[in-house]
Formats: sequence, C-alpha cells, structure tokens
Amino acid sequence: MENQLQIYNTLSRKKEVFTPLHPGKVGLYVCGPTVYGKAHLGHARPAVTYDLLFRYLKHIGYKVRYVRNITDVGHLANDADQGEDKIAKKARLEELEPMEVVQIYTNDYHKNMEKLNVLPPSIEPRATGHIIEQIEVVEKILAAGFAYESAGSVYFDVEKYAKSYPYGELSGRKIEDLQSSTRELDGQDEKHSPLDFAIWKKATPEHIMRWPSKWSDGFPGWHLECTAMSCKYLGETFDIHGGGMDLTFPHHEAEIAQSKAAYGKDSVRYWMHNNMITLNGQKMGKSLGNAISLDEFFSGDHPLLDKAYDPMTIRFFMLMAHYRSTLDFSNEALQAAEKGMERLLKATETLEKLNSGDSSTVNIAELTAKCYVAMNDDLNTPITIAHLFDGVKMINSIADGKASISAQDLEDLKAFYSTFVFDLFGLKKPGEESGANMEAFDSAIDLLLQLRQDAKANKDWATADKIRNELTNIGFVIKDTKDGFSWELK
RNA sequence: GGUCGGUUGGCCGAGUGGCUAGGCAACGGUCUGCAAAACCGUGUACGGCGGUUCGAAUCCGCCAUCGACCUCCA
Repeated sequence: MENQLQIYNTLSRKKEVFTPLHPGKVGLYVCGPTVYGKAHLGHARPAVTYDLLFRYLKHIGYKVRYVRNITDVGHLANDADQGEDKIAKKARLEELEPMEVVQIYTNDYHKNMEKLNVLPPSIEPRATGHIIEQIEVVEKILAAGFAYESAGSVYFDVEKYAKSYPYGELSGRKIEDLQSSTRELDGQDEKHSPLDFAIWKKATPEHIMRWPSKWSDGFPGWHLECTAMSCKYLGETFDIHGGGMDLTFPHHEAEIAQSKAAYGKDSVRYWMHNNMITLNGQKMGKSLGNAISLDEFFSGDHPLLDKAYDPMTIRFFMLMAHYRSTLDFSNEALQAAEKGMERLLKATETLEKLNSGDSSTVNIAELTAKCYVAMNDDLNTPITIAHLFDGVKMINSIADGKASISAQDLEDLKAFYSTFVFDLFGLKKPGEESGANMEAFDSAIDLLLQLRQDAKANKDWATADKIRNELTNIGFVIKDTKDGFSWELK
C-alpha cells in the first residue's frame, strides 16, 4: 500500500497515487519535438524523463502504450513573418521541400535519441499524417458550439468555453488576467477575442504546407495535433500526458479545452511536466539561440564545451537531478556526472566477479527496498542514485574482503543492479567493442603487462615503470591487483 | 504588470520541523616497490530580517535576488 507509484500531477499540484484507467494498462502521451532544427540538450530532458517513466511502468508490470508525436506542421514563426509556418519558412530559406526538412531533422532526432538509449515509443505519429483526424476534431468543436469560422479560419471560442468549463486550471491562469496581457498576432481582427486561438488556419499564398478543407486551403491549429492523435491512439480519456513545463500554457491548456469541447470530458488524468535545462541560469532553447545541440555535446565541438561528452554522461547527468527541477548545465557538473557514472558502472563489473560467503554483513533487501521507495516517489532518481552509490560502497567493501555477502544476497544484488542501472536508467557501458581486431589488441596489451609483471618479479622497477608510464601516456589506465593487473583504455 | 517556481557547503544536486542525502573536488590514513584503483576517516551549508515552536535550513510574514510562463518552445 505504501509502496505505490506516486506521480506529481500538475493539475492538482500534488503527488497522487497512480491508478490507471484500465487495470494493468497505461496510456502515455508525450509532446515530441518540432522538427525544424537539430536536436539539442533541451530535447533530451523530456526524452530521458519519459523514457524512464516508460521503462519503470513496464518494469512494475504495466502494459504501456507510449505515444510521442513528431510535430511537422502548424507552428508559427516568431519573427517578422507572422503567420507563416515555421517549417515552411525554413524550407524556403534552404530551398528544400518542407517534408525534406522534416525528414532531415526527424532523422537527426532519432539518431540522437538512440545514442541516448531512449527507447522508441510504441507509436510516433506525425501531425502531417493526421490532417483528417484534426479536421474531424475541428468539426466536433464547431458542432459543440465552442468555435466559429472567420475568413476561412476556425477559432476556438475561449470565453464561451470558459462559461461552461474551467479554463486555465492547469496553468493557474484566470481569464481576466489573460485578457489584460495579450499581444498582436496575425489575424487578431478575425477573432472575437484575443484569447481565442486558431484550430484551422487559412493559408496565405506563400504558405506551401496546406491541405484542403471545407473552410479553406490551410493547415490545422497549433495545439490540435496532440488532441487528435492522443485521442486516436489512446482514447478520449487516457492516463498520463507529459511534456516540458514551457508547454503548460498555452499548449496543454488548449489541449484540455479542445478535448473537453470535442468530447465533453476530461482527456488526461495525470499531467506531468519536466523542468528546463538552464545555461548560466537561463533557459536553454532553440528560440533563445543558446541551445547546444546533442551532436555538439557528443563531439565536443562547441565554444562552451571543454570536451566531448558521452551520451551516457548526458543521460546520467539528467538522472542525477529530479525531473521537476531545473538543471543547470556546466562543464564541471557534467564532468562530475561522468566520473560518478564511471564509478557506478565499474562497481557493476566488480559485482559480477564477487564471491559469496556464508553470510551477509550487508543488507541487500533494505537497499533494494529504498530504491523502489525513491522511484515510487515521483521518480526520484537522485535519491535512487544516492542509494545505488551506497550499494557501490558495499560492493567495493566485499571485493576488498571487508564485508561479505551470502549467495542468495549476491544473486539478488546482481539482478537488482542489472535492472536498475541498465534496464531502468538505461545506462550502457561505453566502448564495448568486439571483433578479431579487438582480441588481438587485447592480447598485445596483456603481453606487455605480463612482461611488466616479470620485470616486477625481478625487482626491475625501471622496466616495470617504463611499460606502465608509456602505456599511460598512450592513454591506458594500468592497475595492479592482488593476482596480477588490469587495464582499460581511458 | 499578472501567474508560478527557485535561492542549500568549492561545484552539481536531494531532502526534512529534532536523526549522515549522494556525486564531484579537497584533506588525512590503509594498501602498494612507487603509483593507480579501492577502502576508511574528516570539514564549512541551508539568501536576509522578523514570527510560530521546547526546537526551523524545513512552517508563517516581509524583504532581497534569480528564473519560467503569459508568443513558437522540451
């Protein structure tokens, strides 16, 4: 009873015990990327956060359908060309077909997600592939009387909606406040109220991404795709909707309104929002021009980066902070994460070689239980990691002969670390290469170190140190152990 | 201007009304031919001012400061 998964629901602003709508099954929808630029560190945060949730839900026994969309149409550009589709604009600049741009950046996103060991979702629907479904939602909202047509566009009537249902409950906004803080937007004079938002937009002549509809040749509104696609694949009401905090308003608020207007009921039961990555205390974002792309992290090719970072370092770095906290990027923090992760991964190797004793001086059951408690507490990965490091101490103590572990406990501990470190946290040991070349290479290094052993046996320290120092210079880490040596490539 | 959220030790980052978070870095020790690794041990923290309380970094108020959203955004 006490050990149930709790999730912080933005809607209620508190942690709630997670109970799925249909026992044993979970419907999860997450706002994916808008594919008009290279994937950056900001994209990695929700990807890793909800990947963890996806993995954990499956681990605790749920059958999960995880839907994460690709937004390839429908968002406005933020410069002078108001009303022009972001993707269409980029396409004209680069003289590419819009779908070509979409494909390039979708591929880039997929490639980077794979490097981060983010599992592909169950379904990855594209907005452009669901125009018909979106038009159907527009019709439903019109039929329900919560939208109106104006000059070929269809707008959602926020004020009318707010008379029947609460509007702004997710983001804590009040209609009156919103009315006093609006700004100029394209087509403002077509709207009854500045609060209204387009659910179908008539395309301007230069707008090349367009679809025919009874209202006009145009394109679906900016928030509509998630409503249409989540409903199609998860039903009118589903369990969890995730996304970045910056989407809370207006995007998710609009989704709530659209669903309720179209289907007459609440669509989402648990709203989850991950916080932002910051750079020098400022949000890192494509539109702010301070985003470092994932490719740049992996290659180290960026003025702000001291070095290249392994994708697993990025992943571990994110897991070291709670998903609802902002996470400040710095080389120092990333390198601390890198070293910590190395220590953790090394311990998993040590664990595999451990010998069991007659009894345990360590409490494995307590350790594993603590980790589950932390994970169930709104996916508290930093606490879980703290416990995993306590386990690292145990493992190293046992390896040092300063503690002992029973056969049963050892088996449990191995299974536990395999599950948490690899299956749930999704970490991978870097540089696990194989093949004939590697085997020959390994043997050659072993041979050198064997020569060093011989030199040591003869107390020929000069030769022994020469071999070690030269190998160290080349980039190896040489360690003497009780029964010989070990080495690795740094 | 409105709404919301931060402010924790050298850095990152948890958490809690009284009981060591953790990682990285630092220092001392054990081990080692010397190292490395590992292990053991050690230290300064909770933005400021008031208040509630036996006791607050943790609750309340005020102030300062930073940020997010209100426009596409992960």
